[in-house]
Amino acid sequence: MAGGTKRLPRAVREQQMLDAAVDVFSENGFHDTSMDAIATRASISKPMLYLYYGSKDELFAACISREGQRFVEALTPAGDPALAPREQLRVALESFLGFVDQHRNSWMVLYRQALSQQGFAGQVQNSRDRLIELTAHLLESSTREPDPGTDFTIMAVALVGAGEAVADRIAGGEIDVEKAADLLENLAWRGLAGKKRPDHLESEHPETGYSA
Amino acid sequence: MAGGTKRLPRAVREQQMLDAAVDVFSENGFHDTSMDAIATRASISKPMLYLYYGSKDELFAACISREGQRFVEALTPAGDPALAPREQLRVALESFLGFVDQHRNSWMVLYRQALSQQGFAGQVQNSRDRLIELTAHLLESSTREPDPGTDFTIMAVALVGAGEAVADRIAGGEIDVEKAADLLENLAWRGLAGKKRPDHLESEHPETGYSA
Amino acid sequence: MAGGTKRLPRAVREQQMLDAAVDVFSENGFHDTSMDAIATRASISKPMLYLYYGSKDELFAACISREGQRFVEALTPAGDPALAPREQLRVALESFLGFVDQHRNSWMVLYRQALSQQGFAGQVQNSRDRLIELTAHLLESSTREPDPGTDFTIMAVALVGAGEAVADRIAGGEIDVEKAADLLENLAWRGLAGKKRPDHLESEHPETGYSA
Amino acid sequence: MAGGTKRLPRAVREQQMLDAAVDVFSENGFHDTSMDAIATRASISKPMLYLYYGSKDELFAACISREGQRFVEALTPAGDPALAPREQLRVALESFLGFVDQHRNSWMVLYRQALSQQGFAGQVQNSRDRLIELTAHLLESSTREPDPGTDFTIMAVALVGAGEAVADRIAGGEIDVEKAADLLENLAWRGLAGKKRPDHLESEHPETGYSA
DNA sequence: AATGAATGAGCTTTCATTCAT
DNA sequence: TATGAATGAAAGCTCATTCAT
Repeated sequence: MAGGTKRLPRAVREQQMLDAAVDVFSENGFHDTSMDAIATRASISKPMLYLYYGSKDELFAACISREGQRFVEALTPAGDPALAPREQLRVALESFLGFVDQHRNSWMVLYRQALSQQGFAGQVQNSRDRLIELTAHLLESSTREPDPGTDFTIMAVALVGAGEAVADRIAGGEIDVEKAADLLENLAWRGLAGKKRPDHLESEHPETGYSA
Repeated sequence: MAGGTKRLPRAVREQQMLDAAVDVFSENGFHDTSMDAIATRASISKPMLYLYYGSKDELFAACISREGQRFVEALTPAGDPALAPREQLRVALESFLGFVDQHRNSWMVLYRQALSQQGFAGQVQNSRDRLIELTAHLLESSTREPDPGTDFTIMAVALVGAGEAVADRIAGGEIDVEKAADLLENLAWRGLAGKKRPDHLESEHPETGYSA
Repeated sequence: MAGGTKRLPRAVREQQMLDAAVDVFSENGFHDTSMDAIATRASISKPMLYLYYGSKDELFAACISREGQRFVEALTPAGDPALAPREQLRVALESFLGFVDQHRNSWMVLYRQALSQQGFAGQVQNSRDRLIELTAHLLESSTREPDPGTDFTIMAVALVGAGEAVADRIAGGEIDVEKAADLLENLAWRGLAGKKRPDHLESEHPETGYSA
Repeated sequence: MAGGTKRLPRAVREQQMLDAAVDVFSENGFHDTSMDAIATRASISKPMLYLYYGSKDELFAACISREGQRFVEALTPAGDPALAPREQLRVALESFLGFVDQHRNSWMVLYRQALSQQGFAGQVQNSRDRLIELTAHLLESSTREPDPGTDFTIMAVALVGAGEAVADRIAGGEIDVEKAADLLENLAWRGLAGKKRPDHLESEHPETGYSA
């Protein structure tokens, strides 16, 4: 009777189910996860899943939604306007990487499952887009005299891509958060803020774009 | 009946099937692609697929293999040792991004499908790892007096991650190759080659690590 | 819809399925029996078969197991040690032949299907071997002064073979149980217990064994 | 090029194919044998099989037919009217068991495959029936003063059944022909020729028939 | 509120069989 | 004569989903 036939309040049951679902989805992937497996993991019966969530797709969407929200919440501290841009960047990086480090299942479900799943990618792309926007804003506000045509969004796309790649290594336990944050901070702070095609100049004085 | 019922030599049919398979896999994903759909797309019968490739898994593996090979071939020009590191980098970036631009299906199958498919990720990860190693080597060889503790591999991970993120935008038709190559070149050339935590120093002379 | 869509307790459904399976297997043979055919015969859907028995092989094994058990149970009375060997033999024969007479499907599935099916023959051969051993023992215990080199096992093999051949005729409705039991009793009681090569003697009086 | 593309006379090809077919059928059973396997074994192409035999069923029938004929031929010496009944029996037994011993594949295909194959059993049953008739005739002709109601056919059925069971052991290499022939000769000569229900007598002296 | 029982629909895979050369 | 190329048809199996209690 692990879990038994207790009557639980709806909110509790919902979380219990989502917890199980996120676990199994992150372990086996969306398609290789059966509703049976989730029900078993949650110690409830299959019809309960359908009663609460309607379908496998909706259940997965609920997972994405909850984990995405947690993800965004984890990044909130970075938005503190009292901090200098560079501090904000550092906080954002540590928040992001720390979240991945401590919620590997969330990360797997959100990024490695949802993004590759026809029909769910868009939903995740929203969270991702907000992260990219945030990053673009940070880059812009910390750049003095930006080159007129600078496209901070695409820079943010690249930076976030780098961040995700590094996050995968963190989720895999291959590197630690501090080291990763250092690397990305450097990358953001120096590599992205420069002019876009300043070959003739920067090859000689590449630092002019960002140094004091 | 586009294609008809002609008898084709084995080699031709093989390519015809792979073409169809790559198309459909890239459109619908591995799991949501049925062998029927591939057979229909290739204008052949399902048993032919099994006769030539044995199973869905093996067919998918064959797709990965062919596209992966093409991918590697596209990057070959970058290995020219006659070029200066920076030139090699530029060529590599343009080759890579150009390939993605002109073979969006290959990119989708290789990266967005294979990497997320349990059992195939490893196969692709190998190619990816080689790309990372190559990048790390490039970074190292273009850095004078590198900081002793510098981990070029993780830098390469980040850079490749950035490249993949940008490549996705190219595959999505959102940006063009030139712009993306500029961005990544800058990123690689300046952002990654410095010391890892040189705040106090490099913010003043960030160029010492790489400029003449 | 003979049977309808009622909800039945597990144990009942199990028997219902096995009944249908034994019927269809005995009619068409293992390979020419489809799971669809069994499901239809049992008035249920195919997934139920898989839910309860896992696979076609396991379903067939379950048939063998149940019918084999019934078969063994039918022979139990013969083991009564209070009976003289000859009585035991008579009871065994009548039990055996009576069972075949009244459970022709069981007989067909067990002997004509299972024994010829690679992978299941062994399972049945075990029961058969036990029957042979039992017969050998019976023969030995009812023989006074057995010839030293007498191989009772091979005798039992022959006798059981004769019994099976006769049983086939009973299952085919060609002869009746009494007649068959008489024949086999005679065969066992007189034909098998003698010396193996008594040429010189019996070739002259071959009739002494049976004539008045 | 084992076999190559030689033009062979029809008769030779036919035997070549049948040899291969009998081999593979006896190894894997009818259903688990594919036309591909037979073609490969015969070193020819599949369409040749169809050209010569029309269908898998017809090919199998041809196997049964050829092997059955050989089987019957092997028994021919036993019909020599110059021999005494007992000699005829001995010859028949040795012919039969010797054939099985030296043509195990034939035996397997004819008895263990064909008999259990819906649609072919009848065809084999013919050969078998002739064997049974022959046996019945031998029994009858060697019995003096047969009991009026004696059914020699069912006796022959039992005896042939015993012979087949013993033959299986020979095919399995468990016993040798001589020993088996001795046993069956004894069985036929003494066990089957008597009255069918001689209870009152033999229950008192059951051993008189065989003890010294 | 909760679940054991049940199924429609679809997928991968395998042949026996035939065509076109 | 001989075969590489091709397929129609069907089988085993799974799963998301629902009904009846």
